[in-house]
Amino acid sequence: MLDLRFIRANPDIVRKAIADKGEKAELDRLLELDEAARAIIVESDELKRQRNVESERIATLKKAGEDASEPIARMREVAASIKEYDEKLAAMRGEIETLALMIPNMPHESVPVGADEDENVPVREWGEPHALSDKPVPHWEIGEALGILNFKASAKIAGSNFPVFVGAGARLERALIQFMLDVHTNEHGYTEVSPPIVANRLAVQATGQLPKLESDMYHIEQDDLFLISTGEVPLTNLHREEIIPEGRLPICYTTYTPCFRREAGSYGRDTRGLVRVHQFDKVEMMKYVEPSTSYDEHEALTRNAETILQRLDLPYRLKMLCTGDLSFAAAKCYDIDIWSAGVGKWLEVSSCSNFEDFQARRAGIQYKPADGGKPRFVHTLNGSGVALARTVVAILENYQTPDGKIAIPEVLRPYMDGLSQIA
RNA sequence: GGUGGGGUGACGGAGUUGGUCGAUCGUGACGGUCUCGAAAACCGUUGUACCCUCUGGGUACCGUGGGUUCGAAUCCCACCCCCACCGCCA
Repeated sequence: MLDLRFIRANPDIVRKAIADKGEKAELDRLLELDEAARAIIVESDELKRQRNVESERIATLKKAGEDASEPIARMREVAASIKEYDEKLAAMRGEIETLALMIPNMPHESVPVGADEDENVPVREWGEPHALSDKPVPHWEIGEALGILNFKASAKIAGSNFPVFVGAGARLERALIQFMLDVHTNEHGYTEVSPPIVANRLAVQATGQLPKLESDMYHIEQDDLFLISTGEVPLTNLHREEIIPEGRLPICYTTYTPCFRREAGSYGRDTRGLVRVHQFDKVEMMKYVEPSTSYDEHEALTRNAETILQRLDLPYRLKMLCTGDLSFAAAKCYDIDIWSAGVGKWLEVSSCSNFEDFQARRAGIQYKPADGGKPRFVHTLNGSGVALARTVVAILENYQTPDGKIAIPEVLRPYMDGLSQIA
């Protein structure tokens, strides 16, 4: 959420940002309501002031044993007006809050203006597609042939597009998780967290998935809880409504969690195999930082994600998202895609974003400056480090051999009892 | 799920026969005295948000939301969370 005062003072800048991001928000209605609400505050504050003064007088009169029925009768009417104003104000504030939550974050000045993903800007590439096989077989074919992926069984358990990993496939999944967590904790300085994978409404609202993406989330009605769509949700809410001493910043967390996405409305698009699924594993990185450092930290976090892919020797490309492809809450974002030889497509496996203080304001995450100044909002950043299902796709398709086997990336072998290939 | 206890300012902890309570006190933090310096001691300062006709004035906030009242941290109702014990269970 943006600072309402900022919106009030810079409506045109905000309007442009909304347009650049391709979002819809009722900015004019918001500004109108904001002004009307402030007019009501003036009225009701004045009445409350009168009430306070008179109440004190009534107390004095009563103590002196004098008659106070006249001011009491008068204040009875004032109290009724106050109630009216307050009810009107509460309704307006509710609407203001709703509208303000629909205003997206401002893109950073370094972000190119563009309509959609076609206008994203390539930043760098790394690695070459492997040439282990001339004609790579799509991962769903080789995966089923080797008995490590079972796409039919999921229908019996939950429905389509919930992948089932079996045997060496499950082991590969577990090895990847452990490898990534080890690199981030041992080499990149992140603290590992194992959080709940459900979150309440307030928590999901803080990170920005709600209210906009409610239809994309699994919801447990009985307890009004949501299955998390990303580890970002628990990690960002770890310090909700807290004031952190500046000396503790930056705080860096990493976590492995399953991620759940309904993918409403995306049927028919990339739906084969593991490319677009309702549940996938992900190792997430997250930082709470002092604002002036956030763009440097953003670069570092992105490099942390790249390190994983380099160690796995998976070719990737990194691009900066243009305004139109930037998510609702982000100010700047790099996406990392890996090459799927079997599908013949680049697949997004990491999205590294700087949210500046957008999430922090929603979540009430502040820091106390070392110089003793007033608490300020931290900047939050996060990135996948990296998403598992699509990484498995890339491994199965990049590491397959001409005789239909899968070589295990070197760095994963220690996590798989030295296994060098899946046959 | 049941019973009991509790949620107050950065923290600890008062205050519940409604009326100078935004809230005693202690700790911490900040400034000062003292000191070569530090500690100790002593003195002082120290919540947040919002509004306005803004070197000032005002309003709100004692878990959350309602209610009673001229007036509520204090009374009533609902909900949430925490702690303890019981039940159930991995």
